[in-house]
Amino acid sequence: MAAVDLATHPGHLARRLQQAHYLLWNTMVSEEITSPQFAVMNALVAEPGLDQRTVGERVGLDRSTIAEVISRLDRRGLLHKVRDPQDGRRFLLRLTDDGLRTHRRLTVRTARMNQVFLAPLSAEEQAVFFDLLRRVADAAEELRNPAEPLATRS
Amino acid sequence: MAAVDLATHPGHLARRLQQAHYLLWNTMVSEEITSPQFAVMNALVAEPGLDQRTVGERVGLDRSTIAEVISRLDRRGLLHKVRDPQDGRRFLLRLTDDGLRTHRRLTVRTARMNQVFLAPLSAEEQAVFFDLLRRVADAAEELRNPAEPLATRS
DNA sequence: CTCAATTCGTAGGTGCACTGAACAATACCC
DNA sequence: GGGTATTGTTCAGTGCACCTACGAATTGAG
Repeated sequence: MAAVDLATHPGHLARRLQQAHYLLWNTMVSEEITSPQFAVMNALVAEPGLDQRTVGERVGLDRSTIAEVISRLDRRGLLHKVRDPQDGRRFLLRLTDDGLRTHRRLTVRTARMNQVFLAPLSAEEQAVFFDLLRRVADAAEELRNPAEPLATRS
Repeated sequence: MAAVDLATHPGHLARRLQQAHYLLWNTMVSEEITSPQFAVMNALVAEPGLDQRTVGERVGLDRSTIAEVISRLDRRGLLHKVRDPQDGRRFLLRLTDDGLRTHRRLTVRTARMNQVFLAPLSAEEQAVFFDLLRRVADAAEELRNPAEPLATRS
């Protein structure tokens, strides 16, 4: 009997958390637009004209995944890609009017959803929750992308 | 300019957390066996002879997903499924010797990985982290499965 | 200015995760 | 005992997420 208690495994809890969020999103925000799609649209609201790779960097998705997400948004007419005349390798991305409207509509709903999602925690606990979540995620990301230490003036 | 700060969206953070975990798992635990696969094996160590649906319930996966995970474990000879002679609808699942060995080996590594994963937090913070994570996930799951109120002795 | 290295995007492959529909075996009601 | 409902598994479809490899464009070294 060497079984482990999964409730003490942060990875397992992270998966369950994301699942829970997925379901809530689906019922409270949108059945069409997914959370990663919203994240991409949001990045383009903040900085119109980004290229794919940079958008991926902003929202934390790799090149392959971001390509698929974008192609879906493109197919639905929420965004358009134009070849960069300055650099023929990349596409410049911009939301369409429809995309902007959709983003605005969903922004309201995500706020409501976040309230419900975090309802079991008090205000202080929510702040702590964000802090811990962010620190763990950032640290793990650091392990992946060694991120040049400030003094890399070798 | 109606862009939102994704760092205040728990769903986004949950996704990043899971991604970070995925990468760490891949480098520190196994490139063959994934975290959900380990969860299934762990459930079968704790309770040998479960059927698919129940395993899914234990680890938090739906019917379709659990079927795929199990078929992969089966294909690799880590587990075998036998039709239940008592109930021809279900399969009884049991780890093979190879499966048991693999589970034991990975258990050690996951413990090491969890330490690294949680290293940025102090011991008290880790406890709080687990508590908050679990409460949010449980509450959201509750919304989905209304869960009969205690007095269902109709 | 030319060739090699880098960078952006695409394509193919694996695996997780959900939905809805189909199918077979069992359980329940009359 | 026969018909209906429920339950366990599978199948088809969509979407996220990673990796490796490849082609096309750009940059940089000589």
